[in-house]
Amino acid sequence: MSSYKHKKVISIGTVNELTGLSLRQIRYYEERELIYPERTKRGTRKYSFSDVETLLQIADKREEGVQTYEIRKDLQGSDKKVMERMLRGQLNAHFKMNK
Amino acid sequence: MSSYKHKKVISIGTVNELTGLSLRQIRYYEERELIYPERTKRGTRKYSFSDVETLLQIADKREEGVQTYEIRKDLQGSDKKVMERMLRGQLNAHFKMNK
DNA sequence: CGTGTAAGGAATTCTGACACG
DNA sequence: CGTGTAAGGAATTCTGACACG
Repeated sequence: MSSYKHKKVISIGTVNELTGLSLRQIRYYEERELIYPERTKRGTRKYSFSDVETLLQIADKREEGVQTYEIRKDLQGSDKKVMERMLRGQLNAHFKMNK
Repeated sequence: MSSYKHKKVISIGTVNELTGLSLRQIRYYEERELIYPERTKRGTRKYSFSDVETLLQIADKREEGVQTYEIRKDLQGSDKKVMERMLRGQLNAHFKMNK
Protein backbone atom coordinates (compact mmCIF):
# COMPACT_ATOMS: atom_id res chain seq x y z
CA MET A 1 0.00 0.00 0.00
CA SER A 2 2.68 2.51 0.93
CA SER A 3 5.45 0.52 -0.68
CA TYR A 4 6.34 1.77 -4.16
CA LYS A 5 4.39 4.99 -4.23
CA HIS A 6 6.04 6.45 -1.16
CA LYS A 7 9.54 5.06 -1.39
CA LYS A 8 12.04 7.88 -1.95
CA VAL A 9 14.22 6.65 -4.78
CA ILE A 10 13.98 9.17 -7.60
CA SER A 11 16.72 11.76 -8.15
CA ILE A 12 15.95 15.36 -8.97
CA GLY A 13 16.98 15.08 -12.61
CA THR A 14 14.43 12.33 -13.16
CA VAL A 15 11.78 14.32 -11.32
CA ASN A 16 12.53 17.15 -13.71
CA GLU A 17 11.88 14.83 -16.66
CA LEU A 18 8.72 13.44 -15.08
CA THR A 19 7.20 16.81 -14.19
CA GLY A 20 8.73 19.31 -16.57
CA LEU A 21 9.61 21.53 -13.60
CA SER A 22 13.09 23.05 -13.40
CA LEU A 23 15.53 21.92 -10.73
CA ARG A 24 15.26 25.39 -9.27
CA GLN A 25 11.50 25.10 -8.97
CA ILE A 26 11.65 21.64 -7.44
CA ARG A 27 14.13 22.79 -4.81
CA TYR A 28 12.19 25.94 -4.14
CA TYR A 29 8.96 24.04 -3.45
CA GLU A 30 10.90 22.04 -0.90
CA GLU A 31 12.14 25.25 0.69
CA ARG A 32 8.51 26.38 0.90
CA GLU A 33 7.68 23.02 2.49
CA LEU A 34 5.31 21.78 -0.18
CA ILE A 35 7.28 18.55 -0.55
CA TYR A 36 9.69 16.67 1.66
CA PRO A 37 12.33 14.67 -0.21
CA GLU A 38 14.82 12.56 1.70
CA ARG A 39 18.57 12.93 1.52
CA THR A 40 21.18 10.26 0.88
CA LYS A 41 24.32 10.23 3.01
CA ARG A 42 25.96 12.51 0.46
CA GLY A 43 23.10 14.95 0.48
CA THR A 44 21.41 14.27 -2.85
CA ARG A 45 17.64 14.57 -2.77
CA LYS A 46 15.43 11.52 -3.32
CA TYR A 47 11.75 11.79 -4.26
CA SER A 48 8.84 9.34 -4.31
CA PHE A 49 6.17 8.89 -6.98
CA SER A 50 3.87 10.51 -4.49
CA ASP A 51 6.12 13.59 -4.45
CA VAL A 52 6.00 13.65 -8.24
CA GLU A 53 2.20 13.65 -8.15
CA THR A 54 2.21 16.48 -5.64
CA LEU A 55 4.57 18.46 -7.84
CA LEU A 56 2.20 18.01 -10.75
CA GLN A 57 -0.60 19.41 -8.65
CA ILE A 58 1.63 22.30 -7.58
CA ALA A 59 2.43 23.06 -11.21
CA ASP A 60 -1.29 23.27 -12.01
CA LYS A 61 -1.96 25.62 -9.12
CA ARG A 62 1.01 27.80 -9.97
CA GLU A 63 -0.23 28.17 -13.53
CA GLU A 64 -3.46 29.48 -12.07
CA GLY A 65 -1.39 32.02 -10.20
CA VAL A 66 -1.86 30.49 -6.76
CA GLN A 67 1.00 31.33 -4.39
CA THR A 68 3.03 28.64 -2.69
CA TYR A 69 1.70 29.65 0.70
CA GLU A 70 -1.86 28.95 -0.44
CA ILE A 71 -0.85 25.75 -2.15
CA ARG A 72 0.75 24.49 1.02
CA LYS A 73 -2.48 25.01 2.91
CA ASP A 74 -4.43 23.16 0.22
CA LEU A 75 -2.02 20.27 0.25
CA GLN A 76 -2.17 19.99 4.00
CA GLY A 77 -5.95 19.95 3.68
CA SER A 78 -5.92 17.03 1.28
CA ASP A 79 -3.29 15.24 3.36
CA LYS A 80 -5.67 15.49 6.25
CA LYS A 81 -8.45 14.03 4.13
CA VAL A 82 -6.28 11.10 3.15
CA MET A 83 -5.35 10.49 6.78
CA GLU A 84 -8.97 10.57 7.80
CA ARG A 85 -9.90 8.17 5.06
CA MET A 86 -7.17 5.74 6.08
CA LEU A 87 -8.11 6.01 9.71
CA ARG A 88 -11.75 5.36 8.91
CA GLY A 89 -10.71 2.34 6.88
CA GLN A 90 -8.70 0.98 9.77
CA LEU A 91 -11.55 1.48 12.19
CA ASN A 92 -14.01 -0.18 9.86
CA ALA A 93 -11.70 -3.13 9.45
CA HIS A 94 -11.47 -3.55 13.19
CA PHE A 95 -15.01 -2.90 14.28
CA LYS A 96 -16.89 -4.00 11.21
CA MET A 97 -19.30 -1.14 11.55
CA ASN A 98 -19.55 -0.43 7.84
CA LYS A 99 -22.98 -0.28 6.24
CA MET B 1 -1.22 -1.83 -12.40
CA SER B 2 1.92 -1.26 -14.42
CA SER B 3 2.39 2.28 -13.30
CA TYR B 4 4.80 2.69 -10.41
CA LYS B 5 6.19 -0.80 -10.24
CA HIS B 6 7.44 -0.84 -13.79
CA LYS B 7 8.45 2.76 -14.36
CA LYS B 8 12.20 3.02 -14.86
CA VAL B 9 13.26 5.85 -12.60
CA ILE B 10 15.86 4.47 -10.18
CA SER B 11 19.56 5.08 -10.74
CA ILE B 12 22.13 2.35 -10.23
CA GLY B 13 23.48 3.81 -7.00
CA THR B 14 20.05 3.61 -5.44
CA VAL B 15 19.56 0.08 -6.73
CA ASN B 16 22.85 -0.76 -5.03
CA GLU B 17 21.48 0.55 -1.73
CA LEU B 18 18.18 -1.25 -2.20
CA THR B 19 19.65 -4.62 -3.09
CA GLY B 20 23.11 -4.68 -1.56
CA LEU B 21 24.51 -5.78 -4.92
CA SER B 22 27.63 -4.04 -6.28
CA LEU B 23 27.44 -1.81 -9.33
CA ARG B 24 29.57 -4.37 -11.09
CA GLN B 25 27.09 -7.14 -10.34
CA ILE B 26 24.09 -5.08 -11.36
CA ARG B 27 25.69 -4.20 -14.69
CA TYR B 28 26.83 -7.76 -15.23
CA TYR B 29 23.33 -9.17 -14.77
CA GLU B 30 22.21 -6.77 -17.46
CA GLU B 31 24.98 -8.02 -19.74
CA ARG B 32 23.71 -11.56 -19.11
CA GLU B 33 20.20 -10.35 -19.95
CA LEU B 34 18.61 -11.04 -16.60
CA ILE B 35 17.34 -7.46 -16.33
CA TYR B 36 16.65 -4.72 -18.85
CA PRO B 37 17.15 -1.19 -17.52
CA GLU B 38 16.42 1.80 -19.72
CA ARG B 39 18.91 4.49 -20.62
CA THR B 40 18.53 8.24 -20.35
CA LYS B 41 19.74 10.43 -23.22
CA ARG B 42 23.11 10.63 -21.53
CA GLY B 43 23.33 6.90 -21.12
CA THR B 44 22.75 6.44 -17.42
CA ARG B 45 20.80 3.33 -16.50
CA LYS B 46 17.34 3.57 -14.97
CA TYR B 47 15.69 0.68 -13.12
CA SER B 48 12.14 -0.04 -11.95
CA PHE B 49 10.98 -1.47 -8.62
CA SER B 50 10.25 -4.59 -10.59
CA ASP B 51 13.89 -4.76 -11.64
CA VAL B 52 14.91 -4.38 -8.01
CA GLU B 53 12.71 -7.34 -7.07
CA THR B 54 14.20 -9.41 -9.84
CA LEU B 55 17.69 -8.52 -8.65
CA LEU B 56 16.79 -9.68 -5.15
CA GLN B 57 15.70 -13.02 -6.61
CA ILE B 58 18.91 -13.21 -8.60
CA ALA B 59 20.93 -12.58 -5.46
CA ASP B 60 19.20 -15.49 -3.72
CA LYS B 61 19.84 -17.84 -6.62
CA ARG B 62 23.46 -16.78 -6.90
CA GLU B 63 24.00 -17.51 -3.21
CA GLU B 64 22.76 -21.01 -3.91
CA GLY B 65 25.42 -21.22 -6.59
CA VAL B 66 23.03 -21.10 -9.53
CA GLN B 67 24.68 -19.73 -12.69
CA THR B 68 23.31 -16.70 -14.51
CA TYR B 69 22.38 -18.82 -17.50
CA GLU B 70 20.12 -21.01 -15.36
CA ILE B 71 18.68 -17.99 -13.56
CA ARG B 72 17.75 -16.42 -16.87
CA LYS B 73 15.82 -19.50 -17.86
CA ASP B 74 13.99 -19.51 -14.52
CA LEU B 75 13.12 -15.83 -14.83
CA GLN B 76 11.78 -16.30 -18.32
CA GLY B 77 9.71 -19.17 -16.98
CA SER B 78 8.10 -17.02 -14.30
CA ASP B 79 7.61 -14.18 -16.77
CA LYS B 80 5.67 -16.62 -18.90
CA LYS B 81 3.54 -17.58 -15.91
CA VAL B 82 2.78 -13.94 -15.20
CA MET B 83 1.83 -13.35 -18.83
CA GLU B 84 -0.44 -16.37 -18.81
CA ARG B 85 -2.08 -15.23 -15.61
CA MET B 86 -2.71 -11.77 -17.04
CA LEU B 87 -4.05 -13.18 -20.26
CA ARG B 88 -6.40 -15.48 -18.39
CA GLY B 89 -7.57 -12.52 -16.35
CA GLN B 90 -8.27 -10.54 -19.50
CA LEU B 91 -10.17 -13.40 -21.05
CA ASN B 92 -12.21 -13.92 -17.93
CA ALA B 93 -13.07 -10.26 -17.78
CA HIS B 94 -14.30 -10.36 -21.36
CA PHE B 95 -16.14 -13.67 -21.48
CA LYS B 96 -17.17 -13.99 -17.87
CA MET B 97 -16.39 -17.68 -17.86
CA ASN B 98 -14.93 -17.75 -14.37
CA LYS B 99 -16.19 -20.21 -11.73
C1' DC C 1 7.57 36.09 -4.48
C1' DG C 2 9.17 32.82 -7.78
C1' DT C 3 12.61 31.59 -10.88
C1' DG C 4 16.87 32.04 -13.91
C1' DT C 5 21.75 31.73 -14.02
C1' DA C 6 26.96 31.44 -13.44
C1' DA C 7 30.36 29.28 -10.02
C1' DG C 8 33.11 25.84 -7.96
C1' DG C 9 33.30 21.62 -5.75
C1' DA C 10 31.98 16.96 -4.68
C1' DA C 11 29.88 12.67 -5.95
C1' DT C 12 27.89 9.59 -9.74
C1' DT C 13 27.97 6.91 -13.71
C1' DC C 14 29.99 5.11 -17.93
C1' DT C 15 33.12 2.09 -20.67
C1' DG C 16 36.92 -1.01 -21.59
C1' DA C 17 40.44 -3.55 -19.49
C1' DC C 18 43.37 -6.36 -16.49
C1' DA C 19 43.10 -9.72 -12.73
C1' DC C 20 41.87 -14.10 -10.49
C1' DG C 21 40.23 -18.45 -11.31
C1' DC D 1 32.15 -17.55 -14.97
C1' DG D 2 31.44 -13.84 -11.84
C1' DT D 3 33.29 -10.02 -9.65
C1' DG D 4 36.89 -6.59 -7.98
C1' DT D 5 39.48 -2.62 -9.15
C1' DA D 6 42.06 1.50 -11.10
C1' DA D 7 41.45 5.02 -14.97
C1' DG D 8 39.79 9.01 -17.25
C1' DG D 9 36.03 11.46 -18.84
C1' DA D 10 31.38 13.21 -18.88
C1' DA D 11 27.23 14.43 -16.56
C1' DT D 12 24.71 15.29 -11.97
C1' DT D 13 23.76 17.53 -7.85
C1' DC D 14 24.68 20.76 -4.13
C1' DT D 15 24.88 25.41 -1.96
C1' DG D 16 24.90 30.41 -1.68
C1' DA D 17 24.39 34.42 -4.30
C1' DC D 18 23.07 38.02 -7.57
C1' DA D 19 19.28 39.41 -10.62
C1' DC D 20 14.60 40.90 -11.83
C1' DG D 21 10.53 42.47 -9.98
